[in-house]
Amino acid sequence: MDVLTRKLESFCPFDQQDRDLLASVVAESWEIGPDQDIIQEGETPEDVHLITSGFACRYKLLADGSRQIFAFLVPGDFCDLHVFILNQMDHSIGTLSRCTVVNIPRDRVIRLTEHPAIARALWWVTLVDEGTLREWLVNMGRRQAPERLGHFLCEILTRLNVVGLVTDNAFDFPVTQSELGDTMGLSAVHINRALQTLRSQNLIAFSRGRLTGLDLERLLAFSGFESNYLHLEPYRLKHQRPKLA
Amino acid sequence: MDVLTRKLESFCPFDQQDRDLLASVVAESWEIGPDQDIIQEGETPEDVHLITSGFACRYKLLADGSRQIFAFLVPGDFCDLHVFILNQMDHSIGTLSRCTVVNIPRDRVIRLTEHPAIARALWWVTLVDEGTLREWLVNMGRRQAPERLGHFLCEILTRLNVVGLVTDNAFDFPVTQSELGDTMGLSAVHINRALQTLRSQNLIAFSRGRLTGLDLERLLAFSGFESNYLHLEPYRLKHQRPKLA
DNA sequence: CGACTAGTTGAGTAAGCTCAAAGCCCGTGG
DNA sequence: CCACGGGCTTTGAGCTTACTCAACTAGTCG
Repeated sequence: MDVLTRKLESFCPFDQQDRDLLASVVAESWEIGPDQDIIQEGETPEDVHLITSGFACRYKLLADGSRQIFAFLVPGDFCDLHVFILNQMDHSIGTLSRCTVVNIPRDRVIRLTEHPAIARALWWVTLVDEGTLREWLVNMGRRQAPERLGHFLCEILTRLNVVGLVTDNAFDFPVTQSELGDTMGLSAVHINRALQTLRSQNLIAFSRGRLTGLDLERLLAFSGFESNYLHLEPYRLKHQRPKLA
Repeated sequence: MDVLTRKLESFCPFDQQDRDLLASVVAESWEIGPDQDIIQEGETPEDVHLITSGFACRYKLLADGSRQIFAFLVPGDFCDLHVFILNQMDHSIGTLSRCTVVNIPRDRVIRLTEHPAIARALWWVTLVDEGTLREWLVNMGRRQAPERLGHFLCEILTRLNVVGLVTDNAFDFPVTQSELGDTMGLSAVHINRALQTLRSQNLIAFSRGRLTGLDLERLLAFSGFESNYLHLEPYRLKHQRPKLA
C-alpha cells in the first residue's frame, strides 16, 4: 500500500473505492536531489505537493542568515494543502535528502474532498500538523538539549512507523547534525553533545544516516514523549505495533 | 461591529446576510474570571468557544510542573474550532484576565459553514493560527530574549489592532511577567530584564497592565517582525491603519 | 496599616554558543 | 590499491545568555 493511504488510514479506514482513488493520485511522481527547494516563501503553488520518499522540511531564513526548521516532512506528508485559502507561502519547503514528490493538481484535490471519508482525513492531517507545531513549541521552550532531541526522535520514529518505514526500531535518517541544530534551535556542536548524551545512556545509536532506538521505553520516558498530540486513532494503535503509541 | 465579524472581515468582506448571521452567533455570552480553565486537556468540548473580551491562552503543563503557553487568544479568536475532527483536546485553554466567552453549539457552526464566504473565513483563521505557531517557533529558536519579546508584542499589537482594541499604539494588556515567561520560554526574571531593554531603547512603555508602542517603526525593525504570516489581506490593510501591516 | 502580589535587583551558576583544530568517512582519480 | 580532498563529526577552551535563589521595593486591597 502507498504511504499516503497508510498514513490517512491511521486516522480512519477507507472503503475500496476511496483507496483506489487515493492510489491513483500518487501515480505520477518526480525526483529532486538533496538541499533543493520544493517551494519558496512568497510563491503561490499551482499544485499540491506530496512527499512519497525521502525527508524534507519547512523552514524560514532570517535576516542574519540563520535558518529555523519547524517541520519535518516524511513520506505521506503534504507540503501545501493550505494553498486553496492562503494566496502566498509564508515559508519555504526544502529537501534534506533526495526525495520523491507527487504533484496533485488543485482540481484533483477538490475532487478528493468530495469523498467524505477522505475529506475528513485531509482535515485531520491539517489539525495534526498544527498539534505537532504546538508540541514543538513546548519542546523548544521547556526542554533542554538532550531531552529535546530525544523527543524529536521519538516523534520521527512514531511517524515513520505509521508509514511502515521502521524495522526493529531502526530507520534511515540521512540528516546532518547541522540540520538537526536548525530544527532544535541549537548549534550543531551542541547537537553533537546532546547526541553523545543519548548514546552514552544507550538510548539510541546513530551513524551513517541510520538511527536505531535501543530502548524505546526508556527513550520515551527520558524525553517526556506522549504521542497523544499525533492523534493516532485507536484503529491504528490496535492493529500496528502499539509499543510506539 | 462585533469582534468576530471584524476579525473575519480582515480576510474578506461579507454581504449583509453573512454579517447578520455572524452577529447572531455572538448574542449569548458568559463571563469567566482570570486564571481559570475554559477547556482542559483530554476533554471533548460540546460547543465551540469564542473569546469576545479579555485574554486567554493555549498551554500545556509538563511533568516537572512548568507551563508552556503557545498561543495567545484575543477577542475574536476561537478556542476549539477543530473539535469536529479531533476527539480530544491535546492541550488546555485558560484565561489570563477576566474573559467574555461565547459558546456556539456544533450544529450552529455547521450551519455557518454552509455559507461559502464564512466557511472560507473559518478555514482562513485555522491556517493563520498554524502560520502563527510556525512564526513562534522561529521566534523561540532563533531570537534572543529582547527581540523575542519585542516580536511577540508586535504580533499582539497587530492582532488587537485588527479587532479595534488599539488606540494611539496603546492597549490594555493585563498579563504578568511570569505569564510572559511561560509564553516566551524564559524565566520571569529574564522577562523583566528584556522588558527593561525594550524600555531603555524607548521602544515600549508597559505598566499597570497597559502597553504602549513608543516607536513602532523601530520596534518592528528591532524585533525582525514581518506581518506576512498573519495573512492580513490587502482589503484590510488598505482600509485600516496600514502602518501596522 | 498590614498583607499580598507583582516587579526589580544582585550574585553566583549552568546551559549553550563560537571559534578553531583535529579526526573520520567516503568518493574520486591517479 | 592508495593518495587526496571535502564534508561531516568530534573535541577543547573561553565566552555569553539565561537561570536560580534570595532579598528588597512598589503598588493594591481590605
